[in-house]
Amino acid sequence: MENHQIAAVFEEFASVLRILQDDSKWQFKAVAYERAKRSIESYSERLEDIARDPNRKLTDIPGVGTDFAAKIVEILQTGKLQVLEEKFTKLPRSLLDLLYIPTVGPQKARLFYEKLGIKTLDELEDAARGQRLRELAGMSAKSEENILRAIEGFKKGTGRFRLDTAYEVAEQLSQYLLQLPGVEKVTPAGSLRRGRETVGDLDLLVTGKNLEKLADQLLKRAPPAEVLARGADKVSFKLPTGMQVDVRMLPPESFGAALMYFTGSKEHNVALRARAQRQGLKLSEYGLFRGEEIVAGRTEEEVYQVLGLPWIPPELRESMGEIEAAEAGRLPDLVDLPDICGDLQMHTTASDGKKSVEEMAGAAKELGYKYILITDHSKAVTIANGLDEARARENIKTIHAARKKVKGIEIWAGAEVDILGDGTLDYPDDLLAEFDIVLASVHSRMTQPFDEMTSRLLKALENPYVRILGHPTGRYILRRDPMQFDVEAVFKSAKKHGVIMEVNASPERLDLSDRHARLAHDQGMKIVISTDAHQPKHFQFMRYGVITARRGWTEKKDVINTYPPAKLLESLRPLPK
DNA sequence: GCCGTTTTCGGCCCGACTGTTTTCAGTCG
Repeated sequence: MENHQIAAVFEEFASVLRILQDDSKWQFKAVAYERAKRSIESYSERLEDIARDPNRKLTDIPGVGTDFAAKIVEILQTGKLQVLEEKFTKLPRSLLDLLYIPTVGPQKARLFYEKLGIKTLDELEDAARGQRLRELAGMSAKSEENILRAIEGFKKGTGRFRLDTAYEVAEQLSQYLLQLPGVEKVTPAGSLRRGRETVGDLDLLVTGKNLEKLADQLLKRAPPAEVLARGADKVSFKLPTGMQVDVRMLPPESFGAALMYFTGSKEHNVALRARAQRQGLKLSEYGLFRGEEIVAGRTEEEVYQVLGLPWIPPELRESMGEIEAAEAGRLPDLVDLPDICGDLQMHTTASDGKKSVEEMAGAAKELGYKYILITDHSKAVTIANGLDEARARENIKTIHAARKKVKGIEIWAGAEVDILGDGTLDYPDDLLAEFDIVLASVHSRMTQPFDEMTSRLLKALENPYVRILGHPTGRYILRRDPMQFDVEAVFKSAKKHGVIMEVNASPERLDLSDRHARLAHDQGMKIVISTDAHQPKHFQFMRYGVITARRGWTEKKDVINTYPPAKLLESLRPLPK
C-alpha cells in the first residue's frame, strides 16, 4: 500500500472530526490527524516497509505517536480503520466531498446535511440551483453563486499546474507588475519557491512605494477571469487557465517575515512559530516580535538568526527534519545550478531529437558544460525512431566525428537502451561495450504487476554495462502514475552494483521525484541530474531537476555531473574486463 | 493525539478576508 493511501484515511478522519465535533478535544485531534497526513504522504520511505522491518519504528515519523502507529498498522492490514468506519454511521462518507469546494468547510457541510439532508456534491449543486441554501442562517443568494462557481471550478480539474507552467506565468506576471507605478520588486513565494513539482496558487510578493492603487491598476489593465478577494494589501484572482494568483503588497520592514510566511510550508511555519513562542517571541507575516517591539523581519536571514537558526533553503521547508538539522548545524550542502558541468541524457536527429550531435554539443559548450552524453533511443522504441544495431554503430561514428568539429567539450557516445519486458536489454552486450556510458530505461509495458516490474528492473541492473537508470519510475506528472515496483529493493541493488539513479529534469517527469531523491540521499547514494533534451532549449530544464534534487536534500558531492570529466568516469560502475 | 529550552501534563500559530454580521463565525493559507 502506498503512503498516500494511508494519508487519505488520516485526512478523512480529520474531516470527520471537524464535522461531527463529537470529541472533547476534536480541534486538537483534527490538527494532529492533518499533520500526520501531510507527514505520511511526503515521507521518503514506504510506511509498509517500515512497518515490516522489526528494527524500524513508525513513531520516528514526525507527528506519529503510538496511537497513530497502531492505526497505520491496522490500515496496512485491513485496508481501513474500524473507528473511522463507525463514524460513517453518523454521517455519509460522500459528505466529505463537499470539503473540496472552496467556501464550504466542515461547519457548512454539517449545516447542509442536518438542515437539508444534503449528502453529496451533486445534491449540494441541486440545492444551490434550487435556491434552497439561502434560507439557511448565514447564507444568501451570493453564497449560492459562490458555491456554484466553485463547484464548476472543481469539476474542471485538480487546480494544480506543473512547475514549469507556474514559472512561466510567474515570470510574465512579474514583468507586467514591474511596469506598474511604484512597484520596485516582485518576488514569487509559495510552493513555486519551494520548488514543488506542481503548484496550486501563485503567490507574488510586491514591494515598492504608494502601492494603495496597485489593486485597481492591476485589475483594470489585465482583467482576470474572476476576482476572488481584494483587500488593502492583497488581491486574489483567477486566470482564464484556472490558476489562482495572490498578489500581496508589503512594507519593506517586514519583507523577510512575509516572504517566510508566504513561502511556507504551513508545517514549517507552524513549527517556527511554536519555536518563537517558546522563546517568548511572536512570529507572524509582519515580523518577529517581543511584546510590541519588532526584533526581526526585514530579511529571512535575520528572522532565522534571532530564532537561533541558520537560514534554511526554501526547498527544505517541508517540516521533514530541516529545523532539527539546522539547529544541529547539519543542513545539507545542497547542489546548486552553477555546480552542474554536464548533461548525461539527450537525443539527436538520429532518433527523436530535433538537432544534430554537433548542434547539441555547441549549445552545451555555450552553457559552459565540460561534457555531454548522447543517448539516442534503441530500436524497441519505434515511435521515437529508435536505432537498431547497425544505426547505433553509425551513430557512434557520428559522435566521434563531432568531437573533431566541436572542441573544448567532451562528447561521449551513449545510448538510452530499452529495458525489455523481461528485464533483458534491447542491445546485445558486444554493442553495449562500444558505448562510453550506457543508460537504461523502461518505455513499454509500464503497468506490469509490482513483483514482475521489480524483477524486471533488478534483472536490468545485473547487466554489467548498465551504469545509469533513466527516469526510474516512468511517471508523467498529472498524467501517468509511476510504475509499481519495490523502490527500496531496486535502490539497494543499484547501490550494490554502482548504478547511478537519474533525476530526470524534464518538468513533465521529475523522476526520481523529490521524495525518492530524499530516499537516495538517506541511503547514501549518488545521482545524476539530466535533462533528456530533445533540442538545445531543453537544457534549461536543468533548473527543475536541480530544485527537485534539492528538495530531496541532495548534496553537491553526491551529484556526479558536478564532477570534472575524469572524476565522473571514475565514479561509474567499472566496466567488465 | 502529539510533543517537550514551560518535558509525562497541559498546551497546541497567527492573521486576513468574506459575508452578513452591527461584533462575529467560518474559511483559508
